[in-house]
Amino acid sequence: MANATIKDVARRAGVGLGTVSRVLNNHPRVSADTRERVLHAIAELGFRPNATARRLPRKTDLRHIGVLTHPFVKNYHSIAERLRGMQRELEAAGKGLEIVLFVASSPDHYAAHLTSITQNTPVMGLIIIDLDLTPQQEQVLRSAHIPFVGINNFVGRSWPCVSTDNEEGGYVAARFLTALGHRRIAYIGDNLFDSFGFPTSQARYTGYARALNEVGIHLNTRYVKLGDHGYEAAARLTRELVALAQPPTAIFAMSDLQAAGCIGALREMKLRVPDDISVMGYDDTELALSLGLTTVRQHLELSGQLGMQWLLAMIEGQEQPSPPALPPVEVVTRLTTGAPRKLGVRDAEETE
Amino acid sequence: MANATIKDVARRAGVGLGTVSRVLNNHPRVSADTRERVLHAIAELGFRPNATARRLPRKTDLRHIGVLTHPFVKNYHSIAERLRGMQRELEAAGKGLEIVLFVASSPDHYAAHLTSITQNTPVMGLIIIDLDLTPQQEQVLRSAHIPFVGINNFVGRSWPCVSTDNEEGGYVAARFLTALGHRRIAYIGDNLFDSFGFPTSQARYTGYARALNEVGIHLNTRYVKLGDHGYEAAARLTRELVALAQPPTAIFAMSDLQAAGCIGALREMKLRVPDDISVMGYDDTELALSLGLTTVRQHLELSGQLGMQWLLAMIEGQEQPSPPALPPVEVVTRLTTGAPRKLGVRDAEETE
DNA sequence: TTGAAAGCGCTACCAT
DNA sequence: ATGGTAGCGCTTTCAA
Repeated sequence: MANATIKDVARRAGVGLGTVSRVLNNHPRVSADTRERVLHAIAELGFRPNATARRLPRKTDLRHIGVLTHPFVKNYHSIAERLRGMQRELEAAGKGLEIVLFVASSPDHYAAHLTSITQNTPVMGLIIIDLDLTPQQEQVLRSAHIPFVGINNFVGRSWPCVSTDNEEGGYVAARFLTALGHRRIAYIGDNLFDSFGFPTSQARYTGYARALNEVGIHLNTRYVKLGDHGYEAAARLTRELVALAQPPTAIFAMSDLQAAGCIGALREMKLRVPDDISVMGYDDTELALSLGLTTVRQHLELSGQLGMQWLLAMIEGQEQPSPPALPPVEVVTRLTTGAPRKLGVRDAEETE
Repeated sequence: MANATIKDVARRAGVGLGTVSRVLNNHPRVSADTRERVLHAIAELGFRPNATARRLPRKTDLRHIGVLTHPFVKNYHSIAERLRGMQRELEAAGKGLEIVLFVASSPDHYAAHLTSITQNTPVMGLIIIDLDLTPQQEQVLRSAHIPFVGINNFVGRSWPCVSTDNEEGGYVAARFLTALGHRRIAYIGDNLFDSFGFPTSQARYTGYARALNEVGIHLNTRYVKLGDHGYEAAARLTRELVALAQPPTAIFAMSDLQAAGCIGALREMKLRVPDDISVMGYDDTELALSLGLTTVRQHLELSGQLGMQWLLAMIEGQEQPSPPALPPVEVVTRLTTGAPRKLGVRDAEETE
């Protein structure tokens, strides 16, 4: 059944429209008696005021910031940290804005979200995490005059993005390991077959490959293992790596969670970290802290803060404020990395 | 400056209101020429259609589910997991609903949120995580006819809540440790001075105390350490515990994150887990999996799913469907717990 | 193809 | 204190 309107309530209570409205808004000038009658009618009809209709004459816009992202199945850590940063910034701004979370389960759903947001959803601005925009999609947002910024992995786009340099991160990690003397360095990353085609793992891999190339290490594809983003998959890939005729002396995992999977698997196999094999992660999460994991720090929360800051500035009217600078990625050295066990391995490999 | 309206656009383009609307909605029966003129006017005026006004005649309600919670400063794990469960359920429902996140930074802010949500924000339903409702607040929600459910720690309330039995969890954890032979069992929890006064830590502590009492262990307050909910604070408290003349042989932390802090601190002090000291957490997050942490599983994600399921059923019209049952909490045994090192410690303690 | 006009459900101002 | 009424900005008929 359709919801009752104040008209129905008014009729039922035998009063005028305005009176009902006054009761609804706790207006003082209503007699206790009338108020009682109206309240009664409201209860009887199960009347619930239409929030949209209230908003129109009041001219109070909905104060929402949209955050559009993918389903954070396993790697919700990065999303959560970024959301936290945004939330913090939003609160610091003190404008009473709220975050509306849109989660796109597929590229089609993502596209649907974009049009629905521009057409029907009153957001004051939009932050897009991890997902790219086609030129058409960008055009749609622009022509709708919705300020928007992207976060993560949108290097070189024509629209505002807080980009985290994943390639640099992969490079830095691999160079860190080669500097320790490692030559057989494995990479564990996300498989590239997910429908969204996130470029993060790919970018980190590219950096890793560049680093190896730079120091004259031949890229051994048997050392490159891709799987689901999660503990279990990484553990399985690690077992595969260890089972190789010539196992790697170091593993660079594209996330702390995956690095944790490596460490778990190695522990099960009674291999010591870093004595037998070094492990590096990525993100510098609490997980890295508690595992003593050497990792790449990428300022997740800050990326959310900066993105929100930027967006708010755009909403304020600055056409395109200067992009905020995210600190460079850096290796955080802890306990899971060390020199390869057998010195001379390098020569052994080279003569094979 | 106020935003232009279609009226302005119509005047500027020299057309009628209806035509502008048709262009806005990609109605086919508009001549290319007219469309062009209108589009031009729109661009010139920087016109952006008012989403609220569009929604009114279309009678399309905003399809939002509100999620109201506190700032997830450190313990965002549980919030993220629950959100993930809700999101999953929402998507399974396939009704195109979205989550709006409201974060209350203080009890006052919380109250403000509640009134603002009931008065101005078109949410179809509300999920409240971790926060309680006063009878008045409950009344406000009820009289606004907004379906709502609570998640976590609302045992014995008169409104729908997916409650997780924290006291039982604390009890089960402590009993698990006493069964292993531990007598000196420390508790690390949240301090109770936060403004919201979350009862979670308190409830787990109560269960812990009951368990100790039940097996005849005197509750030693020096073994009860409260601090901020986070890695660092837990690490510090652990150092204090180890520095005691008679340190505990086991630590029960009220969260996996805090347990991670314990483990980190113990590693720094070159103490082995569980050989020198056992550690238990709570939540069974990925963190626990990665650390091989013995913990109490409380089905975080599921709680979000069930809460959303329940809410959706209420929105569908069922007045108050039967509350979904959350599986009981259970200990997940992993690698960080074992028997206390020196057998006979029990007697030693008892004779002191 | 287009313009005019009648709502959408509510608020707020005008009288009374 | 209360009823009537003119909008809020847009969509969607209905004629033309």
